[in-house]
Amino acid sequence: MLDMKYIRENLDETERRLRTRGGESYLDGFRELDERRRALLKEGETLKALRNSVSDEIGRTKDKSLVQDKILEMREVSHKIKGLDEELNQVDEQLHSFLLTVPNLPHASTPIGLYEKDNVQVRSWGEPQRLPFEAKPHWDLGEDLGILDFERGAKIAGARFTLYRGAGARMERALINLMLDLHTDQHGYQEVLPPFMVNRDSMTGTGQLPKFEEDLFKLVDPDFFLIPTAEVPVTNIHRGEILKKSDLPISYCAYTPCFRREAGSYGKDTRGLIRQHQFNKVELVKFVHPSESDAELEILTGHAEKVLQLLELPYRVMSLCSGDIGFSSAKTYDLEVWLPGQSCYREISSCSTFGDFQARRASIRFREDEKGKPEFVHTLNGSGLAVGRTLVAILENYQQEDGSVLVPRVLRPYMGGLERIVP
RNA sequence: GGAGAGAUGGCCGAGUAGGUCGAAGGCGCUCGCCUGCUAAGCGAGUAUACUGGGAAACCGGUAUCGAGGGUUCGAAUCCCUCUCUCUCCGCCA
Repeated sequence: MLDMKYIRENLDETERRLRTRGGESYLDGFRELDERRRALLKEGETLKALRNSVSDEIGRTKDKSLVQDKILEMREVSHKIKGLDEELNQVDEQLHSFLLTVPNLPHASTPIGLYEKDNVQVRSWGEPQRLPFEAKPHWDLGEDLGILDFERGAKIAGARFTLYRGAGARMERALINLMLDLHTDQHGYQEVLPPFMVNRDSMTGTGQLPKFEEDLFKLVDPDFFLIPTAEVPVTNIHRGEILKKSDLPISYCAYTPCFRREAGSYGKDTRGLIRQHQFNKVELVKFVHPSESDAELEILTGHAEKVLQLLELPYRVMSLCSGDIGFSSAKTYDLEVWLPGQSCYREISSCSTFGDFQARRASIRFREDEKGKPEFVHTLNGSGLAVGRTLVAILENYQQEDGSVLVPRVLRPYMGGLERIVP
């Protein structure tokens, strides 16, 4: 959520910056609602002040017959206050839900542009492999090796679900452990294991709601949602809290499955593991001092990159343009891994800084000094990494001409020493 | 699922025949005094949001005692609904 006062004082500039995301208009109607609200507030509060002082006087008067006329008068005033409050509540509600649908302001360093082609490559690592034989896509490799069973996944649940078997299931688990060990032991994150379902407040805090409900799996009876990313439960760990400055930065990593409806992507990436309703991810989340968030984004992105480097998977880092960053994001780096089976780069991690956008929605604050006003922290997160897509990248990059797949060195201790997956 | 108890400020904890309660007291914390050091002691201060005024320091108003609604001139206190926590019973990985 953007700061209401900031919008009020910088309406045109805010609108201009938001439009770099590509929409038509973002702040139409704000001025009217805001002014209406303040007028109602002023009128109601003046009456309440009157009522308070007169009620006080009535309270101090022993002989109530002396103040009968005042009681009657205040009865009128209270009636009027009630009407004003009702109207104010309506306007408040409108203004609040309006603000909840306004996306974050792009960071000053986010490239301006509307389309994927406007994303900027920041750097790359490793050489995209050119295999000396015809490379297979991972869905063929997975089926031929008997480690990915797409048909059975579809039978058990439906499209976009996969059954992992044997070395495939083992490798998924190995990757999770490798990533968690790296981030906790080497990068200073605390591991957390959060609930995989959350309530509406948590989804609103990180920005999935109210706008993107159709992207979520929702439970019918208790009003719960399956998490689309660990970002949601982990960022909400500190919702409504005032943190100690000395606690910052707070760094969490979490393994969770992620559940996404993928509504609107019918027919896209229907084969293989790329786009699933359920996938595993190790997520990195940070709560930082506002002055540190820019630097922390670089650090966090580096932590995600480290996983790819250890696995010796070639990748590139893209700075997403203003039209391509997410609703809550101010700046996003995507890590794209090279997939020789499909001869393309695919997103495997997305690292974002949200500035104070999520912190304001979720009310996560700290004090600069003991007596200072609470200020909003900055939040960041990034995949470190998407596990299913990492497995895809390994299968395609480590495939051999005979159809077997070598296990990356760093992963072997996590797989009981297995060096090669064979049919 | 059944029965009962509870939810007050950073923490603990008073406060129910409705008014002088944004809320006693204690702890913690901040500043000052005192003080060979430490400890103790003394004094002052110590919630948040919105809003009006002001360049600012700051001053004023309103709201908030789990959340929402009701009664009343007036609600932490009375009534209703909900959420959460705890205890006992049942069920259960």
